[in-house]
Amino acid sequence: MFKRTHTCGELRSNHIDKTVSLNGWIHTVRLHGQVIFIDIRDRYGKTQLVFDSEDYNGNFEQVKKISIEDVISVRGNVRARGSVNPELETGEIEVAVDELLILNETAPLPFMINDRESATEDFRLKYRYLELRTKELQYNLDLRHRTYQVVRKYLSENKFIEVETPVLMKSTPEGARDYLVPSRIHKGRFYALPQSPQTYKQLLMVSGYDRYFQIVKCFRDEDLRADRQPEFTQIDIEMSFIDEEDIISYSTALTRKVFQDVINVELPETFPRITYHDAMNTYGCDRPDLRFGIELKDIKSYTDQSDFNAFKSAEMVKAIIVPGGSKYSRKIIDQLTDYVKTSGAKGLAWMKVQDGVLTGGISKFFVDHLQKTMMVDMELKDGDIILMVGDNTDIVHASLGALRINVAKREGLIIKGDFKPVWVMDFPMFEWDEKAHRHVAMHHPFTAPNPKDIEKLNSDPLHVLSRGYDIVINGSEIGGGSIRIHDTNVQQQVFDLLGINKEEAQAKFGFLLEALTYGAPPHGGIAFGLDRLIMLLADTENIRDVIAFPKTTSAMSLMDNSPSDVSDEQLKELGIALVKQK
RNA sequence: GGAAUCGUAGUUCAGUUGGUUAGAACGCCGGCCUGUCAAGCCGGAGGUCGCGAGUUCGAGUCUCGUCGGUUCCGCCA
Repeated sequence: MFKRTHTCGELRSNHIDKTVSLNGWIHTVRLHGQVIFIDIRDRYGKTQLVFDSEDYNGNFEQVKKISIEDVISVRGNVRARGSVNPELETGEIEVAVDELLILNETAPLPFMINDRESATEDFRLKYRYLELRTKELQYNLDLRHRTYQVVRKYLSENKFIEVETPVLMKSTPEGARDYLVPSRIHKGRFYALPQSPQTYKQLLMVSGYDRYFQIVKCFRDEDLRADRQPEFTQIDIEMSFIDEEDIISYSTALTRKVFQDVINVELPETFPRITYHDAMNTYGCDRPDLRFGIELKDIKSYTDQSDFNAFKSAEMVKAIIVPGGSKYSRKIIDQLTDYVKTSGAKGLAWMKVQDGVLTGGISKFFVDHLQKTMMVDMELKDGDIILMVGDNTDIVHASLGALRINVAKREGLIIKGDFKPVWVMDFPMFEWDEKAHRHVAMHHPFTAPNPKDIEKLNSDPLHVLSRGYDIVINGSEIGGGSIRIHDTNVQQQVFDLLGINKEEAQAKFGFLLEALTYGAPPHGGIAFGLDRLIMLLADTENIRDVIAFPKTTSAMSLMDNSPSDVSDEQLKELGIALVKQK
């Protein structure tokens, strides 16, 4: 091997007449009989090599045999090109090769490296190390790398200290399913992989590390989505002697810094805030996409006056108005109807606005003066379509919340490169779980209740607001956190409400409860979903595009075929017996 | 746990109401070619139609099951 003097993206016209060595992969071969052009590639770029049979002293027949993705090492002279290639950063020059070494000849490739679309995803995942040679993934991983650096630099400069917490920890009730790790030394007992380092970071506050952060892997054994992997990365932050405003101001500044330094986008100095209540009512969703309008409107007062009886018994009736939607054909409306049905809606009612009147769909159930009132109140315009769902609150919000995003995409209302951050505040502390028949924490059991609501903890727990906050950008929840409970008694009260009795609380969280008795400072924090943040920076809808070795929707790694069977000896050593599945 | 959708040369896809020898492009192999840059031109090889049953004289095509990919609902404190 000739040790490289330059990378494949480095050479410019000021290098002309220099003798250089390059190492890399064959990107393309253009064979013209007596002259051969080869683009050599590494992660820095591409450079054209030329082999001329009249000048090349080596074995020209060997050069002819070179094929795409072979690894080579060359030495030669930089010279100006006859015709410049403006597509290439190194397009002003080429390297006339004197010596060639083929370092590794590639086997026939399962798919084409220069085109990510040339193979289906399962194939690319099986050969992920090849897909990682593509420009897009190399760019995305570079974004990710630069984000780590910006985060570490910003937080370090602000006196945050990076502390590693255990990956083998105690399994906790509540929240996501844990990934369990059997203990060999203590047969029959298990560690869990952290869903987040939540308890550890709170203990670090008790220990006096008043500004902590960590870029840390977290694990949740739940079903996957386009933006969810079983193992993912958080930027975990916790601070002492602070309130919500401190966390929000540092987090806003950190987010702005990342967007500025990584993709050169300037976000507003402060991010707008919305309450959970308003977000649900206006957008049907606790992570609203504010890049477009199409707000949910409560229309129950109108439908109750109409002759359309299907909505009379509905708990809630809401509508979205799509400008220009009156062009929708029966077929498109059917598609939208099927779409809202996936969120539990029984159907999708509609009316079009044409020539100043409501027409089609269920419009015949609305008498003239009612139509006029609606036109004025809702500021309806010719060309609009009203899409309506009546059902219980959850279904109305879920279905119309999803539909507004669907139609916004359909209508091209989402502008590329537009970022609309928002803080969502004032979450309820608890939700009622119908199946389990008990209260569950909306955020997590360590979230502090709003002091104003503290007396309602016993009388009216579902109306207690928490001191939690989420940061949302473009409909993606990229972070969330809270001010924590730092008082043992309040913590015990919350556990009671969650149906975790004293014994269980002691067994599961005794260490934390006890720690809170030894001088626990007021504290709070936030965790950013790093992968989702990178998705925004990389402008991709899929989390697999920002993770080097991701898993499939069924949590498999197609590359190494995990999870896989283990030997009987391994199981025996752990004291584990498998139950035969039928 | 549920729903939708996809699975055909190495790869991406086409394949008619079920009917003769399953096609194309790219890649691969061989040949020609001294200025290309997705090089070009000529030729060739390459298929258990995911897997398993069933219906039928006959299945890539229809039915059922199963495995795998993707997306969504449930789930994700």
